[in-house]
Amino acid sequence: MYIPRPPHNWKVTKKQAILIQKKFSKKVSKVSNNKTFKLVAGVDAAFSRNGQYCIAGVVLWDIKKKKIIEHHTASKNLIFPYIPGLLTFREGSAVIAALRKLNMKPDLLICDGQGIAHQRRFGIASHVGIITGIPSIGCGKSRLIGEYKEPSLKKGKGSPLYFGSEELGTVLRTKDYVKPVFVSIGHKMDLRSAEKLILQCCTKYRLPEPVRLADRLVATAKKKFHC
DNA sequence: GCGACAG
DNA sequence: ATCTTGTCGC
Repeated sequence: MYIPRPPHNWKVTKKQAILIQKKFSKKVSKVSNNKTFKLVAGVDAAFSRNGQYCIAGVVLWDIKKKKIIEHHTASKNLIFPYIPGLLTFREGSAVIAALRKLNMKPDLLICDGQGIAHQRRFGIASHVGIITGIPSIGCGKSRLIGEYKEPSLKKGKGSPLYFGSEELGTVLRTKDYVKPVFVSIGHKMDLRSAEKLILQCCTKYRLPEPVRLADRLVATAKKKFHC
């Protein structure tokens, strides 16, 4: 699929990265336009053992048929350190490269990480959503910011993630008795729809199928990097 | 200054 | 994220 060149450089300093996030966070849309989300792309990343490369993977998933349509990986040199809140500048370029390899355009992107449940309301899901223009959801495995009460133990139960009085997302139980995930709006999305979509994609495991499969994909690709 | 801190 | 084996529990 065609993805325009990002409106900023990936090779930036820490201060520039923060300014970029502040600038583009203003463009995030918390409204869902598309009513039909048929093709869902799950995105994840891994790193080579020597820590030199970032390997991103994307799995295009038919939400109705529960089948993989396509899958691709892309690797990039790591040029940015891991700093909480600036994850995007570490994985972003590889993720976009992997998405460019898709033949079909996804209706939705689910990223491994936060959307607006972020210091500057611009986590990786929001960032990728803004660059691609595709609706996106952040589905993190742990908390970045915000407070919450533990959700009930049954699948489908959720508890709001708050930053003061601001609702940033939902701590959602996607499997009985299993640690919940952190769901937040990425872009062109509303929280209720995001929760429903994540639950729809969680068939048998904690993570949404497209994301879980992308995770496996990059784990395999990583082994082929002998460094 | 201290502690927290997506992947 | 990554380094790593077995093991307890729904």
